[in-house]
Amino acid sequence: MLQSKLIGDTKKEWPSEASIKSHGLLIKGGYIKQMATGIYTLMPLAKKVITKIENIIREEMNALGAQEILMPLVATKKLWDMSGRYDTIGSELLKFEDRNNTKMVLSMTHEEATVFTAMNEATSYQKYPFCVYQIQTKFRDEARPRAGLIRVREFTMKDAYSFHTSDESLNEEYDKFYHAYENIYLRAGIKEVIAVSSDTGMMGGSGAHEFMLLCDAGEDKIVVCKDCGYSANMEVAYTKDIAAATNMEEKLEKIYTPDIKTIENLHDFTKEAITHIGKAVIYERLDTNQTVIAFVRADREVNETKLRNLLKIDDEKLVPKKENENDNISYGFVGPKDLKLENAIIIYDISLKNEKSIIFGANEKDYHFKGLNIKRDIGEVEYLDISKIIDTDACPICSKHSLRISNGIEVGNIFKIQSKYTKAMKMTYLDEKGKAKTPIMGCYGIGVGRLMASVLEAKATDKKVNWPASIAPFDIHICPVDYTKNIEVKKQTDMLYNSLLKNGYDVLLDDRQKSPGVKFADADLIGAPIRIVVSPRNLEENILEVKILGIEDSIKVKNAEKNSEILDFICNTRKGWIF
RNA sequence: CGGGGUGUAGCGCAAUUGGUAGCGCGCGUGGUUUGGGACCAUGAGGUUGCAGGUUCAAGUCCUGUCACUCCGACCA
Repeated sequence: MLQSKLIGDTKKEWPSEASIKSHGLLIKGGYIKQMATGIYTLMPLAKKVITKIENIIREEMNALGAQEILMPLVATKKLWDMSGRYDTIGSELLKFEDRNNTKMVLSMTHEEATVFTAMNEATSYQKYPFCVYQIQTKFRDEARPRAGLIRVREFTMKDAYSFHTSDESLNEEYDKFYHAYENIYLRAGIKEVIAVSSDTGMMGGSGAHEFMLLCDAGEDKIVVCKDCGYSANMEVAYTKDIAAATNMEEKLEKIYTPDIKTIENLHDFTKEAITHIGKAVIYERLDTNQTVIAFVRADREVNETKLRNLLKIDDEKLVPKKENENDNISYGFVGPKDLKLENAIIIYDISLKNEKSIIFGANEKDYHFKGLNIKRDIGEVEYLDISKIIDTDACPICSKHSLRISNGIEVGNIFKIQSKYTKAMKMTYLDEKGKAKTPIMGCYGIGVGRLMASVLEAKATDKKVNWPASIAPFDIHICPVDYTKNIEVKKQTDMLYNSLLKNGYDVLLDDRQKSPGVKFADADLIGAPIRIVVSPRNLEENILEVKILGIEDSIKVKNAEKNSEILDFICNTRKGWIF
């Protein structure tokens, strides 16, 4: 197409609100335009990239036998009541009413809709296993959208749902998806994406992986073992055993610590290492109104996801406890010994398991215990894994101290959700013996816009998008110098443009009356993998100058009769590329 | 939900003690240029987020409201 007609102007300045590469480049390059918080229009360039990504996903889904469907964005309260999620999900689920005052929602995911869809279409075991998917809009009323397309409220997602009559069948499908996802990331140009074990969260189920692109802009924390390859989301990462900081037993002693409430102050006051101090992190369960006290060694932090999973409660039901005069809690001086609290849940983290002597609050204002030995002074307690892993911990698989913690962007996930929704919605099929059974499910998601942004995080620089050829908005970008005035340049350019189009390439011709600098800078933001420069200088030598993605120097190709040489050159160049 | 910040031309920003809105980029026109964001001339573009209030006079002061943004919480 002609660049003079392209809607979505490039900006000369870096957008002030953008702190990460993908966000800045997408705005600077005229790819996206914001309409409201977390809601964006995809301009032509972005739409082209997105379409290519969608087609890669579509091909991979079709290849594993999934059937494409399209479910509506709007659903009724009634549907979401069938799973109980209308009430259990917080304000991320956007609720509204239609003209008849019927309660409606904008779907944030489609488990309910899919089960509803499949319910009476698969009443015989002979239909199973089967899998449906869609590439469709989701709306999640995120508390805080950020980072351009990385976290938005309205977005396109590929969501697939498989139905099975046995665990073996589900596991088989799960593996197929695992490999299909690897293919998708490879073809989209970010083969460095890794799969990590993850929390199943509110989706429920028995197993889950997230596909993560490790990069600084990511919102998730990923633990990877450099030796054995163990990898997990920080939320579920664990270690087998935490070595004791001290093995020396000491006698229990109550010490006066006036107004010393924080770990830092206690460390300064006692001159004891942080690892010799224990802390109490206090939460409140909103569902039972119980106080939850987590004891953990002071050098470690509570992993709230692990804690929630342990207590089997929803995210919003566990909150940090606010200090309250009537609590009978000596805030700042809480410890396991002499703790007088009724109806509280007390949890000891494994980081305390091997400690022989540790400082803890004495549950009395201005006093701590020194030399506390939990086994001796409290008795036998159960130690549970509720703390965040740290990079000096031993790998739970190979036991080596080779863990590394990185940021990652979640570019896909796969879950075994088992029968959570089929059961709740009473979906059944008849088995060989005519007996009614509940099918089990897997579900598999990829955020398309986030994937596009992630590719930029992985490949782009602050000035160049460097799209992989498979998803670049154009195959070829022709940048003529002095196109509007130099008759010979225009003639040769038009001839080239037409013959490339005739050969099926998606070509962008920069026909604007702009200086070469502007054209090249814009070309870097558009990122076609092949750029051809036509200029008076080159025509004098009877050549065309070709710049190939990833190759520093440009290549000179003879400007031959009917563009035969350049067509061959392009065809050969593209032969080794992944699409 | 907690804490900060900002709303003035398409974008980035300025406007002194309250005195009737300007600069750069971009855009239109004419011309000179043409290998990494050229130059000259000329022009268009605004209900200063919105609604009240104070004042002879409000972008500026007051009240309310809406939106956007950053940090944190949350994130199936």
